[in-house]
Amino acid sequence: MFTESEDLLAGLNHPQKQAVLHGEGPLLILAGAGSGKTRVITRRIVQLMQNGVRAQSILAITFTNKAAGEMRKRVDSIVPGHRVQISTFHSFGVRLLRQYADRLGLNKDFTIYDQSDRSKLTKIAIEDSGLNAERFTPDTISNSISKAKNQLLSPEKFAQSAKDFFSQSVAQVYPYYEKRLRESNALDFDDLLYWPALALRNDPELRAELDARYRYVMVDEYQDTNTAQYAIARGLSVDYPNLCVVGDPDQSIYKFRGSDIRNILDFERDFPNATVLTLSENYRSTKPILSAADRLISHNTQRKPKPLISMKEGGSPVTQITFDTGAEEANGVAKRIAQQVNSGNRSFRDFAVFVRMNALTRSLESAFSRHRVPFQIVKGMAFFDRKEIRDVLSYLRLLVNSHDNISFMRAVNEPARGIGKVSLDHLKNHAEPREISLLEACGVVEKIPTIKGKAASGLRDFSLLMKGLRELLEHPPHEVIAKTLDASGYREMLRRSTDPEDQERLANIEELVSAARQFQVEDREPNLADFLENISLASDTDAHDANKDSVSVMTLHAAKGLEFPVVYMLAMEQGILPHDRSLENDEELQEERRLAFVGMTRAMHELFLCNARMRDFRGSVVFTAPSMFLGQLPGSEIKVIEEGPSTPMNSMLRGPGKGSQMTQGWKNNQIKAPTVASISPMPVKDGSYSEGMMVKHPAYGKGMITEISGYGAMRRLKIRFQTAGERSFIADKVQLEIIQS
DNA sequence: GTAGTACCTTTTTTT
DNA sequence: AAGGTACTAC
Repeated sequence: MFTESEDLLAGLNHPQKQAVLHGEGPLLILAGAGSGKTRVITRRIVQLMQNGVRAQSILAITFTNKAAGEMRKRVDSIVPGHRVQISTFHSFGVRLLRQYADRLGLNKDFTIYDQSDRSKLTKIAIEDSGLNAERFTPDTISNSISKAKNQLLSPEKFAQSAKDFFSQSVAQVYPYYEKRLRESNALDFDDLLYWPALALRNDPELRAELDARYRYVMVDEYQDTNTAQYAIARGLSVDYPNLCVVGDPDQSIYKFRGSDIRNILDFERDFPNATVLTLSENYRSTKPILSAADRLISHNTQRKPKPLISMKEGGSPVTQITFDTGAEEANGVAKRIAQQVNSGNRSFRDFAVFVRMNALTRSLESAFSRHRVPFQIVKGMAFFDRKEIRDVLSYLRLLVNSHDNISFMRAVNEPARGIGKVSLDHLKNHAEPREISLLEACGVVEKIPTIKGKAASGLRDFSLLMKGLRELLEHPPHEVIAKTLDASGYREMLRRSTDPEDQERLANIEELVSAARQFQVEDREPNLADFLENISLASDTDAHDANKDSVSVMTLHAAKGLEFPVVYMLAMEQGILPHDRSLENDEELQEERRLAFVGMTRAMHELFLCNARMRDFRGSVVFTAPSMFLGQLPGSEIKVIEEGPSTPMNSMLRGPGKGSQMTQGWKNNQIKAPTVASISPMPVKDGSYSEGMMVKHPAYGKGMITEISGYGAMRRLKIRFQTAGERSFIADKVQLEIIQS
């Protein structure tokens, strides 16, 4: 045992060792970017176990499920078969709520509502409340409710504190929203924290029980916890105050969803006897990168200054490249990456491209295709947002939770069963006063005289369909899904459609079935409910595949916690980064600066900061000014490259020569101009396939690729076969022999 | 009840 | 640019 703990300290610096060896009592680890905090947490978990702490007494909270999985694996490689609980706050919350559902007055089969469910429900709640909501959108209101929950404000408390007109309007809606959630036996994302936090606060017995169960609690990315998460961590650390939090105030980037940087800044006030350790040695980035990032972040006024010490000597300077247009920026980056790979120094997987907004990834797609650069856009959840997937999921959710009225409304007439709005209104009018679910009401549709004809038989069919499918509930998820697709007629509807988009949809729902087939949970046979829960709690980054040899494209938010040898940050322009909506407010501006800081500190060897003089935005061309952050770097150390203007057309469009107006920001500069994007005659390519290519499929024989769409794991090929007609395939999965390009 | 069309907002970031 | 919503015609 002694030698093992020696090993645990191998290669660690002094504060890291102290952190690993820390036993009981509260501990705050201020870990600068790239200072090896994951390593420290992992080793500390192992160290605790080696000192006799039971694995079940340790709870580690990470920011994403992927991070949890990686940490679990790392601990497992040292202590195989350990039973340490490692999860996100949300997963932990769900687990707790399912376990203590009875005690909390919940039904354990609850559905987890996402943003879009939430806004549908809010719409209904607004109607319930009778609020004249012309002035506020459901999204604004539901955002406000979300914030209230993050601050653990119940509808009553929120109403008490509501002073202005907007808050008072929200206060009117909030109780109805809650009522509708309960009626559907659903919880929204915020509830997954809100309920556990309140349970810990209001149920002393339960709190003590959990506190004793989880004697050692560790929270990573503590700077991004919100009030509810804070309350959970706190509640678990009263009798056994062995709370270890790790974070970096300079990397707090989730204020918009309620995270409160004060949680980390005030840790020492909460736990006056806390040990505080600072990890300032950076093992990730070269000196020029770190000093640029350091200089930028030093412009934030509300911060505890802390040193960042690069342990890497040398390194090339940070490069700033200005392009003429957004399209040229995308092209230029793709070209540079292709060159760097071709010269043999790098693989595609060494590169990452960060953007402030998802919309900016679009131009990259075509540029990468054109330069034959393989890439993955890290937005895993996009797949589950597709109409057909949501449709099928609504069937599944309704199977697990028959009260889920939002899912009922979505599934009931898809495919069309002759059930229209009027009949559904009758159904609601029947169900609501009797306090039964819409699906239950559906089962007694004969008793509702106002519904007749096609609608009545359609509703009865639907009720019988769901009854039949319910029998299969405990079968493996992929079986239930396959049966659902058949029995509902959904698959048939798509199959019969002549719309080529529907063939794509068909491929997507088949993909869902195979995703379910591959789905496994650690120690037991998963059921449908597990599968759905997994989907609900997945994050964008969870889909990132670091082993795949492709360029990673993602938002700055998704980049948190990752590192890459070469990083390109795009659209460093006033109005984008910092974002337009932060310009008025200094606190938000500082958060934008932290966001830029997070992006820069992901880079190990090379960092490129890019901007364009104009860019397509929502249909029109917008003139931009360089990001103010570019002016806050150590100018003399930055290498500046000006690209373009490459065509006379561009310089004509560059507008007022002096540029004085261009520095004014974003909104005022919106003007219409002919789009300059040139249409490339090159075929669309993704690594190995291109449009027009002749291929051979093992089952369908010879055919020609007619269309390539999507990206990463979702890349699709449409192939017209000589005999089998046109079909869609997942590019990654399909076995094709290239006959001729 | 459905299909087709015009219009209009959207996202900044996400568990 | 695109997807959802509201409205209209069948």
